Amino acid sequence: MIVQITDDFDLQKIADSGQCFRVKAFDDGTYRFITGDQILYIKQAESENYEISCNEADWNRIWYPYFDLDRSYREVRGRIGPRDKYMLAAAENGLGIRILRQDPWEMLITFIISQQKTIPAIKSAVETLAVNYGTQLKTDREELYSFPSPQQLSGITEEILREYKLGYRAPYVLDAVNQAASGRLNLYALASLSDKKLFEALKQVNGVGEKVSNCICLFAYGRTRLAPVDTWIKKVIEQKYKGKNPFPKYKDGAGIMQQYIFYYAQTHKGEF
DNA sequence: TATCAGGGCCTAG
DNA sequence: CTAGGCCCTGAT
Repeated sequence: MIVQITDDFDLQKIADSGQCFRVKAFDDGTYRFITGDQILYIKQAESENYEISCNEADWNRIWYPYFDLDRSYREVRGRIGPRDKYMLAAAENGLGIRILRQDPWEMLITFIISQQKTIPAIKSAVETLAVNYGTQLKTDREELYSFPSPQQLSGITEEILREYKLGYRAPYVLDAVNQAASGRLNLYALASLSDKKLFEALKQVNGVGEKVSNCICLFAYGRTRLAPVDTWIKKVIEQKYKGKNPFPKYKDGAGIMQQYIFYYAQTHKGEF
């Protein structure tokens, strides 16, 4: 079926914005997203119209919130002051990016793995977990695997994780699996917490520090007041903002601005 | 082939 | 609060 999306929306930029690691782009312009055992194929038809593979009920229930379509990114971009040339350029460059509301468990494990890795390395590690421990799913286009649940991962060992090139992150992942599988950690119950309490709760997991916790808050729980500071953002703050973090003043647009800047830095490496 | 840095975190001091 | 260590990969 066809859906109309009138706000900022660019599939290529969403896929390459560094927040999702299992999106697949096909040669015909179709993008495949997966969350839990739900799969969406989506392709821009013309201007604001998109061809989607799911029915209207699933679009409204799963994918509309997944793409954060209730929020006007146009309005958020409008908050950038005329003096902030760098932010204006980044937002223009990243126009169409959205903050995805992804699965908390997948984001927890993914961002624990992400530390000191490049994006391609993160993708391959996550894919390895899915292929070996996830559920096989079949569509008319491909066979793929869901991201494994805590139960599906519960038999995994540190040795196996190290074979998957997780290195020193292996015990971190193991700790998260054990906490989640045993029920001591219930990520879905944390959704009702305030930003600050959620941020602190996630940090209780071994291997989750400030940056990773912020990423999970933003990319799984939609906490757009939080803006993770990684090595790229840190450089930009130092070189473009005299060491003063520019994001908090955007309130619930902070995480979106952070993502524009991250994508801008990624696509303009070396020419800050 | 060698070197460096990558969507950091933990521990020791 | 800072310094050092950590596993390995991708980029140059």
